[in-house]
Amino acid sequence: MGRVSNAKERLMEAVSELIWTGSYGNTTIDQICEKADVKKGSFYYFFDSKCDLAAAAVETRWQTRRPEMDAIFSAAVPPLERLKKYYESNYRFQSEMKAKYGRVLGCAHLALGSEVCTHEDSLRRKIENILTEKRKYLESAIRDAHASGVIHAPDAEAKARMIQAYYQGLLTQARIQNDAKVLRDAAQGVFTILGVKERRAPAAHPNVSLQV
Amino acid sequence: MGRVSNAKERLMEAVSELIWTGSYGNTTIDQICEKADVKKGSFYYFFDSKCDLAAAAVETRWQTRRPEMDAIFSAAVPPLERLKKYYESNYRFQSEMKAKYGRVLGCAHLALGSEVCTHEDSLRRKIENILTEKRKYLESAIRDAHASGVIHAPDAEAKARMIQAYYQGLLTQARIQNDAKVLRDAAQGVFTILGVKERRAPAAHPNVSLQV
DNA sequence: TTGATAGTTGACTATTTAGTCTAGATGAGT
DNA sequence: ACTCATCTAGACTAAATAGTCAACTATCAA
Repeated sequence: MGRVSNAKERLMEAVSELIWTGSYGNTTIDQICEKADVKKGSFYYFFDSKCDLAAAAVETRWQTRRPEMDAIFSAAVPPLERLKKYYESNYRFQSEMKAKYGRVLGCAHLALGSEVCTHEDSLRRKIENILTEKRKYLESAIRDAHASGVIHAPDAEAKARMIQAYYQGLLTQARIQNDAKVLRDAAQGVFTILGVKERRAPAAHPNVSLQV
Repeated sequence: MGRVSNAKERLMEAVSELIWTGSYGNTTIDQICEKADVKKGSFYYFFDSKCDLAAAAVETRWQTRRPEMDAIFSAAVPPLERLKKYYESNYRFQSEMKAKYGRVLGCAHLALGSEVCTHEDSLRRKIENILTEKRKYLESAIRDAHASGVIHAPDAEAKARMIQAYYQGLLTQARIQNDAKVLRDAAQGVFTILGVKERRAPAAHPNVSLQV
């Protein structure tokens, strides 16, 4: 009952884009409201503060992305294939963002987390949790790969931490350098870290030609 | 001739600490002035803006740190030993920062670069250059290690990029998680990436016992 | 000693920003 | 058609913030 609205969703959309294409500290509530076409009064009707909104937006975004992650990391797909698809799709995505915004944006969670972790502990915790959840996908793929004998990785968690750190580093570099090519060979780097042995020439995929 | 002052240096010191322990966007000129005990008028006597000051501070800090890097990466030291010392000293340093500020601060360049790269291109460029210079130390050590046969790394630059990305990822994670232990086994991870073969038990170093 | 140079001071303005408040609009259920 | 919960509008305040300015002070070098 009562009036209906999607202003809340518009605000979350707006703040996500503003933080990602800019930064948390550089984003003002007025900007968010303008971008979302929502008046100040409505903002404070839904949220207590910028931090509160950002936390909600981050959470919502992550829940939205989850099915995509579940698909990529489906247990029906051979484990190393999952990883390959994951890094390839990310590379495509970052290239698209560059085309759309003129900037390679990297990982929103990581950039935001690094910026706000020293003040805004609620946001920090939320992001830490999401990064942990993300790592579980990697960990599970590594465990399966180990079980099937294509890699030797008795400590899947440690390996997952390694490749997550590596890829996060790449994403940050890509953002700073504004260059998606940094991410092009991520899968190969990850495979090196995992000590993937068999190096048969991969079949040519038609979608690889998209690379910028 | 004329009046002498170290206000410029105090301002650079202050902004470095404020950005590192907080963030660029969260740091105001008033705060910087107060911390440096410098009045607004003097601030604008020396610098045009916060961005201008930050760029100067970043540059100065890096030049100050250079001798330390040169010592750690001295050609007189066996190449893998250089890397080990580097990551160990960083681990110690981050642990000290945690003790001092209550926070693991990670890499100042990286955090700042990631935050400002979309809007403050002069700062972005400066940081990109410094990160490239840092990588050269790694690259040179890797090249030497390859030449001496302790690793196989014909493409030293690519390997340097890999281990830099990996370590940058760790630093960001350590910052977000506020936990220096993330960095404890960095050298081992780097050696895994480099494919270091010989794994003889290392001699116990007295300074290793410092670990938190 | 003096004058030119380098640096300092703090009050001042103009904006931007976060956050509040109240009156009103809208629509789902009855 | 009524009602009430939900949402909106936008003017308002108070504070924070960036940036300016002109008068002042200290120091060096001649």
